[in-house]
Amino acid sequence: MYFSKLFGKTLKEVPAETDTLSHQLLVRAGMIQQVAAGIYAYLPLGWRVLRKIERIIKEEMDKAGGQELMMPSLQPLELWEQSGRLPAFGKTIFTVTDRKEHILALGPTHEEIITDLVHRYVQSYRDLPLLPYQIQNKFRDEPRPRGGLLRVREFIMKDLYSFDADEDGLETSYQKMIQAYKNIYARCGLPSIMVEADSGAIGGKASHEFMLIADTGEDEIIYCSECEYAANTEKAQSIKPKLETKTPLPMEELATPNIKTIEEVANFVGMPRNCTLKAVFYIADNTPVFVVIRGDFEVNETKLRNLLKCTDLHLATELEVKATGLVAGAASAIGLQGIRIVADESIALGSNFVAGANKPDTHLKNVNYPRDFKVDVIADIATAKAGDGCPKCSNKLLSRRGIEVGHVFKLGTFLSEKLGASYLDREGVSRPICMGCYGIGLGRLMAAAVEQNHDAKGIIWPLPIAPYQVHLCSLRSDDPNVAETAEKLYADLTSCGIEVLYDDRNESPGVKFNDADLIGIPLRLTISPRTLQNQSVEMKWRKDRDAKLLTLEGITNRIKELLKRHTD
RNA sequence: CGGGGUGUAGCGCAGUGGCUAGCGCGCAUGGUUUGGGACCAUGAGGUCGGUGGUUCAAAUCCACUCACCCCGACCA
Repeated sequence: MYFSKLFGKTLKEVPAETDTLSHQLLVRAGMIQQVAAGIYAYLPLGWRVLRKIERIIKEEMDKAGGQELMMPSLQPLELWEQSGRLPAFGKTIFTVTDRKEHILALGPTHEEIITDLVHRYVQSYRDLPLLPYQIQNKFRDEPRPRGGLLRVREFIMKDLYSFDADEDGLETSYQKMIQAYKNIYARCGLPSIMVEADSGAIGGKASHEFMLIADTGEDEIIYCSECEYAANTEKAQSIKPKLETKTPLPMEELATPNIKTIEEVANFVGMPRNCTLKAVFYIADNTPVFVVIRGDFEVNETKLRNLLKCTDLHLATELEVKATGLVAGAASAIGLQGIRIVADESIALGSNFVAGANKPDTHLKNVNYPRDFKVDVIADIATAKAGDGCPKCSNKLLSRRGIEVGHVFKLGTFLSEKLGASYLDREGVSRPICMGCYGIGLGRLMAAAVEQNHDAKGIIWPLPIAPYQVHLCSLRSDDPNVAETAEKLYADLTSCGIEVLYDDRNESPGVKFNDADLIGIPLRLTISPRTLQNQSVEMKWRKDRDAKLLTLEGITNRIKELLKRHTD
């Protein structure tokens, strides 16, 4: 490709309204362009990256037994009503109305459609297992699109669905997919880790996410310093530090004027936060819930939502708190009635706590569970944090940030039961098909790759997903000698099957090199009057600082070899 | 949806009631330059997000509205 003919331009300045690094770099490099909030166009350079990712994904899916097909984006809403997942997806489903005033959904995911398809074609255990997949645009009306390609409303997703006779079959398919996913990220040149995850609106039992490690990631990963345990904080469990048990003392009232937050309470009584009990009010599907947790922990809303089996969960607003008659800043479970009380198990890991007295400006000392108050449910609803104990081996947990670039779910049979996808087993008994689903967001993977691989000058693409393999620069392209040699090299490399972006513009060296650094093609070749003096080409890896000279003689084959070595 | 912010040329920005709206980058033409974002000259490019109002006069003041960005609840 001639740079001079490329659709897309590099930008010197950081576009306003881009806050995320990958977004800035992808826009500046002329790879993507925003069309509306969470809606993007891919320009030729960006699209090439995406197609490379796509190819790797397809190869791994096919290798794992996947079969590519294509389903429609327009989906009858009736199928969603049948599956019962409409409430869970709620407003994130885009809908369109046809001329007959019939409402259709723009597919946010395809479990409903594929299950409906499968039920028409699968009647016997002999038809299983099946691993159909597609790569297609998905539509989700996210509450807040953000971070460039990291969270958008229309995105390209690879979605594969597994259909097996039973749990064992599902386990086999699940493991196959996990291996395929590991292969995909490795082949893209992107180090990833797999973590335990919550299954959210998709539903189902077990689920794992694949994370690219990046400081800018919006997910927090909790992992063990010693064993293999790793989980998204949404899901992570931990052994909470237990405090020394003291003899329970009699409860005492304590005047605490204008002392409201846990921080203030702890400072006021001169004790650490873990000697206090924190009260948090939630509204779960329109019902108030009172949550108690030890002061040094945070409520994990995902765990709480799962425990309460509710779809909507939010912190109570000031108005909603007032309506319950609770005293904000001094509330506690002691003597509390008429509201559901949910506690984290941490309230039992300590004694003589300081808690609210349900009276303004008053707290209670020496509160002990279960002596002084009762709860309706006690469970693990705390956010695990670095420093806690590993649930598997009790060693110290650590944390780091990551970007979710893939998610796999064991769905089980709840969807196939709802949608009537069943088969006859060997004994002629009808059974629901056991399902799994497996997704990768291609655009997010591309953005995450940039978050993970860049420097102050621009992007540094891993070779397997770079838009081109070689960036060829000619300096003084008005010099016929330079132009001819560069043209010939471009033609030779291209005819060898090497992908070359040839910067044929007659620009100054600074302009060309800065553009090359910004775009981030892994290997840069430069031809100039200076290199031609000794019949050579300058070669520089994007990730390296220094360049070296190679003689022109037999250059094509040597570059080919070099690229091959770096791809394998 | 709650909180904060921004809309002026392709991009980044300036312009607090006054006459013809400006700067840098980019773009076009010509010339001089050329190993890390060169320079000179000339030039093209604007319904100042939209609607309504106040005023002799509005990019500027007021109201409404739309769009986009950021922080929180959701996800590939």
